[in-house]
Amino acid sequence: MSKINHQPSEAELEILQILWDDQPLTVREIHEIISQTKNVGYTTVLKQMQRMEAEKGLLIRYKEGKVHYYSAAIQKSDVQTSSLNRFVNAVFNGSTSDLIMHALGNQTTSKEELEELEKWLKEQKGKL
Amino acid sequence: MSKINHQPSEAELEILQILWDDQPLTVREIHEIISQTKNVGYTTVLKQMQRMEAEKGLLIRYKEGKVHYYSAAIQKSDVQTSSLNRFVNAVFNGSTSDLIMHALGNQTTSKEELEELEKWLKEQKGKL
DNA sequence: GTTTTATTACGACTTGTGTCGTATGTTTGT
DNA sequence: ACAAACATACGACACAAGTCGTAATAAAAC
Repeated sequence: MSKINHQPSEAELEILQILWDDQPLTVREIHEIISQTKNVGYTTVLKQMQRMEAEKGLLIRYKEGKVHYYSAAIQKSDVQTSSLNRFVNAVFNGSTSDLIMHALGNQTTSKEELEELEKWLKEQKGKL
Repeated sequence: MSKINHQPSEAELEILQILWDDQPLTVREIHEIISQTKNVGYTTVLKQMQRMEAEKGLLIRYKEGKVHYYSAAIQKSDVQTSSLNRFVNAVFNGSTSDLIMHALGNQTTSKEELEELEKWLKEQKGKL
C-alpha cells in the first residue's frame, strides 16, 4: 500500500479511471473517451497528463514512434482508500457508519449493486 | 432537499462542521476551535467566513453589538448527500457498493456490523 | 474624551487547477 | 523530398482557495 501525496483532482481522477480500466493509452485515446461526455480540447487533456506525469507521479509513459503511451503509476485501490479516508473525515466527521448509512439511503443505489453487496457480505461472514 | 451549488472546500467544510455542531458562533470562537488542530491566522478564518457568507450562500450572520454571529445556511445532510454523490462518481465510478466495501474493508468489521448492514440491505431492497 | 483593544473590512499574494493557442517536431503519403 | 497530418512542448491566462497584512471602525478602559 503506497502513499498518495495529494488527492488527485476530479479531472485527474477521470483520467486515472479511464487508465485503470484499460492501460496503456495515448492522449488521443483518452481525449476521445472524455470527449464523449465533456467538451474539452485535446491540448487540455495533454497538458493535464503531462503534469500528472512530470510534476506529480501519477502517470508513467513510454514512447513508441511518435506517440506516448501512458499508464497509471498508482493503484486504484490505494487512491480509493486514501480518498475515502479524507472524505469521511471532512464530510462525515470521521464516522464510517454514517457514511455507509447515507450511501445506502441514496436513491441512486441500484438493485444490482444491492445484490452485489449482499453477495460480498455473505463472503465476509464466511471469513469470520 | 435543497441544491448545493458547489462542493464546499475542505476548509469550508471544517467551518461548517463546527457550526453544525453548535450554532451560532463568532469568528473568534471558530478560530479558537480550529487553532487547536491547525496553525492558521484569525484573519484567514475571518476572510473565509466572509466569503462563505457574501459570495457563496454557505453561511448567514447577524450583528450583535460589535461582533457578528454566524450560522450554517445549508443542511448538513444535504451537503453530505451531494458530496457523497460527487465522490462516489469521481472515485468509485459511481458504484456505491464498491464504496461501501472499501469503507468496510478499511476497518475491522465485526459480525454485528455485517448483520446490521444486511438488515439495512433487506430494507432497501424492499423499497425498490 | 482620549487611548487601548478587539473586530471587521479590504486588498494583495501564492499556489493549484483547468483551459487553450501557438510553436515545434515527427511520420507518412505522394 | 515535400507537404499534409498528427503529436508533443511550451507558455499563458482565468479562476478559486488559502493565506495574511494593514486599515478602519467600534467598544471598553482609563
